[in-house]
Amino acid sequence: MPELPEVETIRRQLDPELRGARITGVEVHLPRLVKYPSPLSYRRALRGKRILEVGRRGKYLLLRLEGGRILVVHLGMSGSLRFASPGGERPRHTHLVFHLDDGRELLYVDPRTFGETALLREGDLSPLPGLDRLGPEPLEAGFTPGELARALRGRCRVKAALLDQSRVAGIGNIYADEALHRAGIHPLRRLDELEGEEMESLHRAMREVLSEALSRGGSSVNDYVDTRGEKGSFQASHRVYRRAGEPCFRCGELIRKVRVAGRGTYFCPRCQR
DNA sequence: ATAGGCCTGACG
DNA sequence: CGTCAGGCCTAT
Repeated sequence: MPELPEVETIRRQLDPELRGARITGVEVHLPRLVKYPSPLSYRRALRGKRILEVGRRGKYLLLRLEGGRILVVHLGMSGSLRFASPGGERPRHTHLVFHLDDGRELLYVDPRTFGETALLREGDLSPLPGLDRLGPEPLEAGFTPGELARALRGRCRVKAALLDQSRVAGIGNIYADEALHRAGIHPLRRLDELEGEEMESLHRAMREVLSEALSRGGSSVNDYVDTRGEKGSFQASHRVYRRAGEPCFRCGELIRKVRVAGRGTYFCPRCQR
């Protein structure tokens, strides 16, 4: 389940490999993954374009192309990008193939097909509302505790708010739970009852957990692998995620699991209030 | 604000 | 077999 640290790991691997490469053709084997424009226009417009750089916003990979277009790739739950050689064996669930002018192929592989791709014009992200309405980047310097407080206004539960990409970009189920545990905040707390001190604590916790995860190549819980097919190692440092019934590393209380906003939510009932 | 749907693989 | 996993969109 690629979240910000996993997607950023992939971006860092892709950028030096793709910078300057030209797309010579695209195979679309699962057309419904192409959200905009039509799969045919998508293929036609991509052919011959040079990739200038690989960026990221939230969980979206943004391949900036010559001519002012952006090739957007979202990996969903189980998507991965892999380089391959022509004629080689392709993994099961290879839905998109980008042919590059140096002979390599970039494969989009996604068993659960929750991912998506689109070709947008710079300055008009509206065909992908999720990208268009993304909240601030939590690891950027401008993301201060005040920014977080602005993003977390309202009265919904803090866990649900952290998962809302229009509030803060890039946080998914793993890092929401891990950040709340580090901040000592119960996932069911309502935003309007968070103290300023708690907001600062959450801000620090979010940035710490995201940057530590990034430095460890992300978390591989089920199927996440980077572009080299390698797993991250941050799952070994998870303090609550998928640890229901196991003792809290901080206080020894057993980690509990509840359902918040439809998602499995792990927390320590003693450390998190 | 919440529930359902998309989808496959893993698991009991 | 049924259930769970969950990012994100849509409908209620």
